[in-house]
Amino acid sequence: MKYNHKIVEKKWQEKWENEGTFYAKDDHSLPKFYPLIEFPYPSGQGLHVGHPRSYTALDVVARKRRMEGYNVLYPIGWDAFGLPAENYAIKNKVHPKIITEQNINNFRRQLKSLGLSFDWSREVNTTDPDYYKWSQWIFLKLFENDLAYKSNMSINFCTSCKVGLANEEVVNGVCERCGSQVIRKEKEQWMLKITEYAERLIDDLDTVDYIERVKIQQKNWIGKSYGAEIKFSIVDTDEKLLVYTTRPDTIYGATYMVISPEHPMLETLHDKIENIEKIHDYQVEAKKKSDFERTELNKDKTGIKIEGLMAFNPISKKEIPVYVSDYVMMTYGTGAIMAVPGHDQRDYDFAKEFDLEIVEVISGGDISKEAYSGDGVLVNSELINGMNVKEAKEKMYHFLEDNDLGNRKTNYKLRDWVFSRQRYWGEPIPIVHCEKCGMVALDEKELPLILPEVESYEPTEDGSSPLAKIDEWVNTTCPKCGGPARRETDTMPQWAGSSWYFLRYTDPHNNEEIASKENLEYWTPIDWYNGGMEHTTLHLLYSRFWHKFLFDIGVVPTSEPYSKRTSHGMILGENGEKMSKSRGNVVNPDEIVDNYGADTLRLYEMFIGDFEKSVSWIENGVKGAKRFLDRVWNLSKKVVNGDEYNKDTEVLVHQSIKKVTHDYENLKANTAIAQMMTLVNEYYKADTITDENFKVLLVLLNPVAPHVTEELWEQKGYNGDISSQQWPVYDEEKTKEDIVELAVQINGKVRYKISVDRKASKEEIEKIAREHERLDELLEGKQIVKIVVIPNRLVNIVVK
RNA sequence: GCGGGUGUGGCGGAAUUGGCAGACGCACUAGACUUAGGAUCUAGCGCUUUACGGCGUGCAGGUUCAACUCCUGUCACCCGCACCA
Repeated sequence: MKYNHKIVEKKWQEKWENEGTFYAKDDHSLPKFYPLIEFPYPSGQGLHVGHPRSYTALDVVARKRRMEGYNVLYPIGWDAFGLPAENYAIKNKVHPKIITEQNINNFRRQLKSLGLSFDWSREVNTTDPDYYKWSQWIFLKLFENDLAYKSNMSINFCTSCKVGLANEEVVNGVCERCGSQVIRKEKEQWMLKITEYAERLIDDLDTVDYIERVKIQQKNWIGKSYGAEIKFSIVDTDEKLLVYTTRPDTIYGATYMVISPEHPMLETLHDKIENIEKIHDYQVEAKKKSDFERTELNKDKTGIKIEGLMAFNPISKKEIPVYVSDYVMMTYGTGAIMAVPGHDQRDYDFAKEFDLEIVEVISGGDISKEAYSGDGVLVNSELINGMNVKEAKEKMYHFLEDNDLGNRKTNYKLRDWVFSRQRYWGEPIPIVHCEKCGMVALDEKELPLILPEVESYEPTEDGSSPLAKIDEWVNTTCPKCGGPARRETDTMPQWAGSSWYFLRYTDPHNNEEIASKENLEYWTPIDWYNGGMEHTTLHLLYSRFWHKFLFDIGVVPTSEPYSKRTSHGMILGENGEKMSKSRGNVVNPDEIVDNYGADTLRLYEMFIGDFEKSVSWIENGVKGAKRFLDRVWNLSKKVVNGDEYNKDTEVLVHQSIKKVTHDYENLKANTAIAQMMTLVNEYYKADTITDENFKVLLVLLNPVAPHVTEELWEQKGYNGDISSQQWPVYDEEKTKEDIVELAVQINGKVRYKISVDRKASKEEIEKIAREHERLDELLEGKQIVKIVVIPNRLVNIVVK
């Protein structure tokens, strides 16, 4: 009988669904395992073949762990707020809720067709009021703890759509949707103080098992640096200009200063500045530039000298000029720098452009050609001459502190999280603005604050969210004083719902709290979280921040959400390019499931290559996967009764159990599958194989190809379901052959092979190697210098 | 520029962490079975040489009895960040 994947897969999927086979158990006395994949955004395009790659990889581990006796929670949900649904709504005048629901239904159908062992009873949906009630609740807690605040921010603003844009929506300096010019615009935005957690977000990376590149990327993103803040006075004023530098040792080389165009000093010393008109012009120009121009196009330094102001270098005691330039950013450090052209390339470029003095204070480079930032001996620096960079830094820190000229300072590149969007399809921010009381939080009992119906999803003229148009919703009363107040009309970004969803899975239907203490205690932290590298600096960092906050206020029992983090590579089209409609290289998982079956798709994606690397889709490879499953199917005809392994395959069976067991846990399903293929090839060579041989193959293969193995298990009349079997154990002794073949090398080149007992001593091995008939001929009268014997590996005869 | 990564047959990729390079699969070749096969089974398959052999993991050196693996230099490609003082 031929294997019919359509019938078999449907049969087992229905059985699993009806029986809740893979639901997590409430028995908290069992050892738990909580693997997690990043819940998908249910896009209109449906599932991408990339989704099943990581979902299957953890499904394999989840299924294996269940067979090892773990209580496994492998959940799934929908990250369903977001722009595509909103854009669709604007265009087609359909409520985003409706399109989102359709998309979710499609995704659910697709995922179920893959036979993933998700616990479907715990599905969460970020757009469900019962869910976002708790997103709003967390926001209130952040607000209560002074971690949420409103502030003026410069954002990307499309002059035509009149809407704030995320950086990703700005392509080559123009609006992604309409192609109009994008400018910077000041807007009040909600911010979350993630910077307050910068230190802990770095330090606690030492306590978790993340792949190294994730840790490094997070550390770089947070960007901790050690330096000093130093006060420079402005001559003939009371004003002090505070700068941040990581190189206080080079202060004698600071021959000018630069402040950013947004620096407040331009306002406070307005009257003293002789060329204030020209400086205003420059500020306007700088503001017009989008980020794109500021970085990609304009590497050349521009700027303008502030006439009428001179700064005083407190160490060299020299008066130095002050410039305005957009290469200094207001958002980092103090928005002002001491420029050391001899030892900083950016300052060097600027100095060349404006013909400023370049002084060498560290020897070792050639500052007539370029800035020198390496180590060396200090020169032209009275207090610290002759020291190296490290000594000079230490000395300067002390000197600055002792003379009240500055102090040590640690800085971070990380900036606070811009948390508001002027959009409809997001969680409403539960705050009201009262003229008397200011910003007032809604009472917890008022949650969820439901997203109201609107007539049109377009933003308003001034770039506010569509919610601003609904007067009867906006106008409300102040929870504090009862007077008239207006609701906040901004909504939360998509990152909100995804920052804590893994907590909800532990207790998804709880109406009293995020999740019960007991469930959180048992299930968290996540044992294994797999996701894309592109989420390393946003989602992963944001959710760690929220988790730490929830830990601080006693809501969750651990300070880190995820014990382990891995990352998968992308699946590219056959031509090696990213799959996209426009390139016409998209593979639809539905078609693969239909033509070849879910097991084939799963097997193929697990076999395709190194899990962490990108790989191209190859249709022929899919056929190869199918062929292997057919071979397993046909193998059942050779099975004879017997509850022991065939003698001639016993070693290979034990080796296979060992390799598959380890490889599954290390995301190396590709080599595990290769091993099972070898095993199947051997089974084919044997005249017959026993039930025991066949059973072990089925169980090992089950996590990757659950349907076909269940079916074969049943057809053979083996006890129970395969998914409730015990994971096989191997005997280390039995993974080794009694007689091993060793290569004999002469000067590192393999010349012949010998067979020896596995436990043979070095002396015995050497004796056998020397007795070989070809040795004399190969030596050609040369002398043996020494013989290296590595038992179970090889023999190397060194001759001269 | 900074950070991370990758270079192995025609292709995807293995290699127990210094010990027989190319497991396993794809493609290809030959044979078997078939009315038929884009099904199945069996065998072969790095390059080179008639052969013995020689060469071979981006390139050039080095360490070692032994290097895809370690060290130095160098080239190419990919990803992330990007004037962070």
